[in-house]
Amino acid sequence: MSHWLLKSEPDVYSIQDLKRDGSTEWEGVRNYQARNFLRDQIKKGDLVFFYHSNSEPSGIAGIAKVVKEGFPDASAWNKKSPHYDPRSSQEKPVWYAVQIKFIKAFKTLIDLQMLRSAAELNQMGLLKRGQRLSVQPVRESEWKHILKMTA
DNA sequence: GCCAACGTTGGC
DNA sequence: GCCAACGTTGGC
Repeated sequence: MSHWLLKSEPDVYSIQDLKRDGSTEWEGVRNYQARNFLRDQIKKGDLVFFYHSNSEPSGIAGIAKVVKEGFPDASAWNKKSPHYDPRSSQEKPVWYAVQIKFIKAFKTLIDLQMLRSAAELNQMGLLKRGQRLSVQPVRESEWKHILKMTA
């Protein structure tokens, strides 16, 4: 099993929204590197950190589980969607999504400052300057360390 | 709201 | 294929 980190702006969709909905399609990713993770590497049963970006503060807000792996992102061929992309079609999809379900919301968010202060996490893409990928792999050791920080 | 970093677009 | 211009991300 692999671990991942998914970024969302809580103003748009937060961990509380996921708790309310139970599960959701993680769609709208329009970056090829992130697309490749969604399409090729994220598997059913994988666990993901749900990260709140562009937030006060930003940080890891909870955990979700992948319940359906890589499938074509239908929002790409929905003209009314803000993520509409005419290059993608049902016959030749360009973008992919996964479905995730709510597992837990942390009592207190693990904010960026806390993450940065942990030497064990300094290899995380999330903490690297200029790293903007909205879907990132998380190493096993990092996953465990972050879980300890929630205790 | 600012702006650095990065990805994409399009003229040449 | 280069690269300037532009748009987006996301911390601060």
